Amino acid sequence: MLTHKSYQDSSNCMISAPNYTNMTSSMSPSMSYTMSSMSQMNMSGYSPAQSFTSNMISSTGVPMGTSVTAPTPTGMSGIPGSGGGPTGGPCMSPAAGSTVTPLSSMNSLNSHAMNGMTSPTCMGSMTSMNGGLVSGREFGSSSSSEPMSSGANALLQRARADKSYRRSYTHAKPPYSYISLITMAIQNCPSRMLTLSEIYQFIMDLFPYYRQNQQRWQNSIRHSLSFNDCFLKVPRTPDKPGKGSFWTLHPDSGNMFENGCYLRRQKRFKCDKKDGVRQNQKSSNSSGSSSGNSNSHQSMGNSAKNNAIDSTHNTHQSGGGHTGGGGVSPSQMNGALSDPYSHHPHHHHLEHHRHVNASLGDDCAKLDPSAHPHHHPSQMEHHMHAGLYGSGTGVLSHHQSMLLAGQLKADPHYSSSRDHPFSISSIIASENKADMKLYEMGYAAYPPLSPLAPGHTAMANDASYYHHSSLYHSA
DNA sequence: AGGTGTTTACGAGCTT
DNA sequence: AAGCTCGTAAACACCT
Ligand SMILES: [Mg+2]
Repeated sequence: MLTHKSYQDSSNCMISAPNYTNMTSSMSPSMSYTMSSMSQMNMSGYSPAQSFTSNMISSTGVPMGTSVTAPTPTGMSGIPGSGGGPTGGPCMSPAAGSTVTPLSSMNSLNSHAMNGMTSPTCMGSMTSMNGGLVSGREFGSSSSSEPMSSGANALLQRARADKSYRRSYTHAKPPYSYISLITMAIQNCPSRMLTLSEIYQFIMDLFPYYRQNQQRWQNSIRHSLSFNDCFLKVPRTPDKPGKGSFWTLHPDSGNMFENGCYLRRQKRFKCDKKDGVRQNQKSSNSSGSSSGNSNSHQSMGNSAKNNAIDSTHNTHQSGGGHTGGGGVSPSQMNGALSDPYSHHPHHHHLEHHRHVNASLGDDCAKLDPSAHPHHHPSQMEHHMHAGLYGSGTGVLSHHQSMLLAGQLKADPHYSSSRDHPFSISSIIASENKADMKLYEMGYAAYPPLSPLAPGHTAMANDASYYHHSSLYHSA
């Protein structure tokens, strides 16, 4: 069962002891993305290479329970300071070597937005730097991990010894946007629905960096969930008491990271729900499309509601209307997202889904819990975490496996994810693997919380680095 | 009271 | 320069 490990936020107390609360169960999963120490690089911009390797994923596709954790480069700054300046810090990049990157799942529908880009160029680039060592991830991941030639071995050792490497990267900010992280969490869950706290947990388990300053990033996560149309709230059923609702991905969101950039999507998924009506009402149709256009930046100027158009027209984040509530029903989710056998969603999911919930609130659609006979959220909770977390054993139960597998296949989000190199599941799986190794090598032993300077809560914003990296832009 | 969700506002950095 | 996406901070409304 899911162990909710509690990581105390040590934001302030750096020095003292580690607070990783339970060491016993210590297995926490974590991914290791690569870390290239780009510290010094200047990304002037180029970074041509594309090193990523796409596939690494083994066949499994299913992240199984192993647990691992991903180190983040830490070095110093860890958490973004408040307003701080640009500073920078270490960064890691997913992708590079053979490892992975999360998310993906392609979905048919989104073809639109992409103009021709096909390959994820985004990532990779950092290779060049790091002197010889290739991309960071090398160590663990190299595909052939184990048997390395002596030469390679030597190299590796050298690398490890290398200060830059050695620096603990464990707590640097992972190169994924919150949207990416949330997506990863949700996709990793068989039921494809997670509560807020489970999302938090997933992130902390995977990335030590986020065991700190929880308040800060958690607020951002909440903001992301509410603000982005790609995340939908699924209310709990009565029989399933509990704290908040469940969160899931909008069926039409497709693979938002197709281009391989996990820090910045090319286009943000916007549900055009009929804006005009926002409120509740069904109405309409609109069918729109998902991508659409959107222009909404945050902030609405003021005027309250203008007319209908809303959501799309203003600048800066705007939300819109009111809440209203609503949510998507689990059943629908199944249909659209995961239901394995029964209806298969061809491409109409779009509409299909849309109607159903007529009650859209702000998001395009919200699912309503009522329907859905089998599969209540409650049950889902059980299944959750089958992937990464879950059984301490690391082994999924038959049931879980089935579930997971079924979902992977059926879910449009996933449909091809299994084989797709960038699929989230793939990524997670691979990352885990890689990490495991690191772990074993003693590499990743990040002591929980590296001591940051007392009082210094972070100054630099690692993000700045990412921005320069290919992770940030696409082609 | 504390966890959840929504919404505004702004700033940073990238893309057009 | 304008437009976007993303990260933060914060004020609030609601529940539990
Ligand atoms: Mg939302």
